[in-house]
Amino acid sequence: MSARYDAPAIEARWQDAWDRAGLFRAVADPARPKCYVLEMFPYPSGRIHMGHVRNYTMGDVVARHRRATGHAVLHPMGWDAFGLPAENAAMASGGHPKDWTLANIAAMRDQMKPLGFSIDWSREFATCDPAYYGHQQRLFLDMWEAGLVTRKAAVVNWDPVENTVLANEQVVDGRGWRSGAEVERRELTQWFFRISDMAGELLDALDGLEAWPAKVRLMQANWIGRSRGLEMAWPLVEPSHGHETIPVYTTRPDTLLGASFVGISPDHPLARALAAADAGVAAFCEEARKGAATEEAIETAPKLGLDTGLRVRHPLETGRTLPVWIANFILMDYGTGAIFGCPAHDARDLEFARKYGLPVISTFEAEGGNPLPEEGAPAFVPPRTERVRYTRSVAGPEHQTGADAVEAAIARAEVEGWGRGVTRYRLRDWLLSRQRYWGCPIPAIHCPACGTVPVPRDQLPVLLPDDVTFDRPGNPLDRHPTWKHVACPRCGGQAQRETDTMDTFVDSSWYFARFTAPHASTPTDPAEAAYWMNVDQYIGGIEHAILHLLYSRFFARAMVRTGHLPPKAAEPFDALFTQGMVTHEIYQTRDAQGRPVYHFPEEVEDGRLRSTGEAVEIIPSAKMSKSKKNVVDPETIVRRWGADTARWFVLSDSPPERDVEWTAAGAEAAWRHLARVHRLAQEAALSEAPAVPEADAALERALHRTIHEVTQGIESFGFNAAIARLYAFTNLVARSEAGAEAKRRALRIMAQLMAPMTPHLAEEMWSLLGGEGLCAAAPWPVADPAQLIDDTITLPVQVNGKRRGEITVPRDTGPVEIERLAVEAVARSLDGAPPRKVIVVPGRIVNVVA
RNA sequence: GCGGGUGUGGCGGAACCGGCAGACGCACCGGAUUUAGGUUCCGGCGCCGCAAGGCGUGGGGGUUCGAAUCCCCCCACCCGCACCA
Repeated sequence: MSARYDAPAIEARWQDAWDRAGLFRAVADPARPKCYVLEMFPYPSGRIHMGHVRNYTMGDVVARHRRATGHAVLHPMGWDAFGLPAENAAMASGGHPKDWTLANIAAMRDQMKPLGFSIDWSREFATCDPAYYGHQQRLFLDMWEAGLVTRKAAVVNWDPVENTVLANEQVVDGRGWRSGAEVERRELTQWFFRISDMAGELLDALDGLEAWPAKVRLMQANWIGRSRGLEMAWPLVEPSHGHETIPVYTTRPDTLLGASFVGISPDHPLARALAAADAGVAAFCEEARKGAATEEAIETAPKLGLDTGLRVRHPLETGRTLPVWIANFILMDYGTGAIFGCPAHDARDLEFARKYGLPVISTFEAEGGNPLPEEGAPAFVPPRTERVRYTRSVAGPEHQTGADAVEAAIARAEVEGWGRGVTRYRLRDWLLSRQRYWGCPIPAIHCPACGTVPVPRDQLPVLLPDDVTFDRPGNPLDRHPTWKHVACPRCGGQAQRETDTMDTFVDSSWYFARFTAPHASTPTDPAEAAYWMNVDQYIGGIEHAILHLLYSRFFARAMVRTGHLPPKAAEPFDALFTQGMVTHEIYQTRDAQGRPVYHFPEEVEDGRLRSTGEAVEIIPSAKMSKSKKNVVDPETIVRRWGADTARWFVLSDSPPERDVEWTAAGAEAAWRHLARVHRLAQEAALSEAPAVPEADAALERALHRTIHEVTQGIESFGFNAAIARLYAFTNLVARSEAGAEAKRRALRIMAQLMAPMTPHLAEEMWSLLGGEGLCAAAPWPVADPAQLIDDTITLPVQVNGKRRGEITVPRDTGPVEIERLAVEAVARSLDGAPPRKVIVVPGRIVNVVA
């Protein structure tokens, strides 16, 4: 008598067995290849969601497969535990961020463990552990010493209600995301990591990251934004407020003879000097700055300009002078904050020139000619790789590409001494100060006598004080009665601690390194880091394509320079995979005012509300969101169907990089399949059916093909395809006439193939079918190449590319014989005429050309 | 605006290097068994057509013996960046 598939019982039993065997503890073993599998660690919001389940299941598939192929595997888990939500919760309900965070971590760990991930929990840590952030402070000091940290004035987003700076992403339409207050742009002295010093290096190294998605590499490249151009000074006819020239940066020095004005940013030092001296200029600059506040509106914002009355002399056409304008579309923090305007070859300059009646002068045209901007056509801006004809050339031949002309112009400028070629980057330094409590304190002390000095290393960690209140806005560290008052470590005089804490992106920029030696008394342990680094497979969401991954790349380089990581870890993630989201239908009805009312999936049956029978509107494939109520809770799913069903389903329906839609029917189908496999295993375990040579051999051949295909699927992140092969093989086993021994063997090996996805069921089958020890510890099955080749093959036969028949022949049949059989097989479609040509693709197909 | 991606049955998707389009799953339809089951098992299922056959991978063109796959043009949707000189 066979027992039904009782997933909860099976899963608890095997999780316990793995624990006792200590199977997932990562142990460095120089005799074996290592594999470091990492999924982006979670923020402890309080509950795990299906996105976590999918992310960690993918990592677990890789980790379990690599373990089975003989690797020493490191597969850790931790918590990205600092951040604003904890403070918000404290403000809303009066608790302490630490208590809130630790309770959330405990709750999430409890939800995660029943999923059966092969994680080395002995390495778990949270970034809010003093042990972790203390080492982070140490890294900060080392980086400071190495010149990778700086303090400088910067324009930041200041929320006047909350009394803190906000990150750019926390500013929505120019307002604080929570307070709703209009954000001010304030210039404050802040801490920065000097990531822009590494811009070129970080860009060039992208080429080596072959196992990263091209999309992510491209996004990073665009973000870093390298440009090649010319820096040159435009001499003022009359010096003004101490300025004798206006330095300008341009990527199009080849259009210099088309210049018709020089523009400066409202924040340019010269503009500020002029504004200080003239109320009209000051008013204009004020107005121009305001327009730039909301980023989306920039597109439609009109170009505004003010003629300063100043004039500059053209460096090549010295008889010509150009007006100097202050213009709202010129950014102070790119280039020199000043441009020369060439309206014929720049859409923005043209719009500006037409509005203020400035000249438009073409310097090149298409080789076949083109409508001229000076006659009302749009600005002519062809790709730089396109050859054009220069009518007013700075340097080089008449016909050349824009790129060549730029280089020629730079070369001329350098020879003649009126400019120099420069490479610039869009990437700016990483502002790491936050006027927040729940973050890693910046280990610095401000002394009136000695300036800003580091906290001595033997005084680390600088601990967050526990006795803080959140009843008022602003930074509790700043208003704490005693915490910030300390003696200067240099002169012993009265001094103040830095009360800013670090951006939480710092915490997540080196956790992967800490996992290699989570209990070490230094940030990393050289031997452990040398063994485990790099991360062989990193898995996470595309939303981190730029910030987290770029910061981590910077940090790894910084840690190499400061001796905390070996040189090979400069690029810490060898392979990156970005997985898609888990989506779900949204069910909505309308209230009396026509506003949408959302309903949880469990409130809906057959398109109607269970409670009232009202029909619901269904919106397909939306990202799971609590506010839309289109969520399913992993804990509920696991309790109802089991972890294996949840794991199987999130991998089965879509390729891992794409979104997968969670449906109740799909989950049920997954469960049904696993129950069927379980039933087959039980039947095979008890069966005494005698061997059937032909059927046994056929099953064995299919088994080897399945081993081959599933292995390939797993190794290439084709988890959905691997699962499809396992479905097909299950159907085949169920129908097979093979004897009991052959079926037991087939199902035992199938259990191993399923184990990365459904480890508990695999373990249960393994033990039912006489497997030795634990399935999770068994070596991965290897397909016998001889079994992958059939003795006879079936070739489709086409006539003019359309399938018209097939022939089955011994594998070694010669082409002449195949041709004869093929023509015979499709004779009916040839109407008796002899074929004009026959193409035989060995082992694949035959095409008869009629 | 610039850059990138995607488009295959009613649905999710498969198809290696240009070689049988639609694997596998869902939904649906039929049959068997059980008929109190989260049943189970067998079969069918791209479209048109009684059939023979024809048509079919967003649309149009091309290369090829042969195209979902390569090339050109177009359409739709999604993502990233966005006054970066």
